[in-house]
Amino acid sequence: MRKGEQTRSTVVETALGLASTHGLQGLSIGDLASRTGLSKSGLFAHFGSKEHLQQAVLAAAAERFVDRVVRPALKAPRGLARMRALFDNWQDWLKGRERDGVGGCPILGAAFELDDQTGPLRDMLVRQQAEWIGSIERMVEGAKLTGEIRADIDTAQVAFELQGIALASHFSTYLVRDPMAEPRARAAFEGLLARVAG
Amino acid sequence: MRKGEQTRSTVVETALGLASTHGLQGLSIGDLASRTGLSKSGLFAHFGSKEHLQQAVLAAAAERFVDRVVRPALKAPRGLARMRALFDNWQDWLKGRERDGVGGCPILGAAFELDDQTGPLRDMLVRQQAEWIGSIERMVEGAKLTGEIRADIDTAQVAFELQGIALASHFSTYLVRDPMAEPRARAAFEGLLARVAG
DNA sequence: GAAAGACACGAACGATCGTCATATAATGAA
DNA sequence: TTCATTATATGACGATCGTTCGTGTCTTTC
Repeated sequence: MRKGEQTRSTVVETALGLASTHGLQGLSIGDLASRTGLSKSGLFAHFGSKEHLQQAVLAAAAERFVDRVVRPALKAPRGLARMRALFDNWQDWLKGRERDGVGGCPILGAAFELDDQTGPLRDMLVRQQAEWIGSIERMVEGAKLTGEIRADIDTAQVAFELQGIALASHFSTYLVRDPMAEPRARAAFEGLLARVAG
Repeated sequence: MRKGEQTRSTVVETALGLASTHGLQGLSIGDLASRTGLSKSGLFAHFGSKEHLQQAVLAAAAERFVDRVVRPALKAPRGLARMRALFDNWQDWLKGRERDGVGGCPILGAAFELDDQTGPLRDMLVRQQAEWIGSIERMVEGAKLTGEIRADIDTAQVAFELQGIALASHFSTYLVRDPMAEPRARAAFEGLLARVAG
């Protein structure tokens, strides 16, 4: 790996941790430079603009999410097992003490930060989310094929409710700091599975 | 109403619209001053600090939320009717074209903005949310008393799942811009009610 | 080891940030 | 109408923002 790519990825990683607590808008080139031991202009040169930096951070977050949540779940056998694996990974990701800093999921943060805005950053996030929801739906379809989910169930509706459970879990964990957040999320998830079971 | 209170509330209202799209952190005294036709310092004098301004905005948002969502629902008879009224009002609030600007719910925005932070602003939001969740739970308890919800149902679990439905609805409406967001939310809500019905 | 390219730095830019001290103008009560 | 109070404005402050430019110093390649 070239020297430049190395520092660039160090910067992005630092920024990712910072973004998880202060949001993408909260990123500051100067602050980021001092944290990484670079000069403002030296850091800046890697990205060319703040928006490109934010895009790099968002891309890195998505990549990491796929690496730790989606991809490992695909190793589980198709059907409910895979859905459970996905949910477990997702839950771990959301708690994610070992992910980056101490903040919540940077993608969900970005989602509520960018939802009313315009521009490439938002477009990028929407594309990511479309892909993510697609992944969920494919897994639901898979569970239909194995007969573990009834064929007449609305796949998109299941994905919608799953997303809701994750959001509530995050909300309850990080804002309310309810220690019951995870068991509640699990209960909701199992309830959903039971409801659609074939 | 004194002159000062009048302008102050004008400022807060403007800030509320701005915060719904750019977040509480995105508020800027200068921008806000020019939008309201005041000088920076003239506006500043009403609040004394940016944080106090943010607190005023958050308080106003909560007040409006209670006015439009919680209070009208209390007019409906106790039980499922009241819960349905609450959900309808909530859904209207979330769509909220007529609320302020075009942005999403400023409270949910603040929730994901402040969840990893520290300070009076976060504390205030947490208090608001505790009260809000309490309201939901009281309504669920009410429906238990009328026999419309089974007595053995976990009240907090119902509130958790309701919150998830609302979050998914907001997410789906504002980020993904899925026109099916509302029907999906309604379906999830009715599904939940059916599941806990006594 | 030398040439070419990649990488980082220092310094400065204009703009904007929140905040403050001071002063004037508008308001409301007597 | 007077007068104290309240409300807003002027102007400036130090800090920080993202960005640009020119220059130097490391890395990589030959």
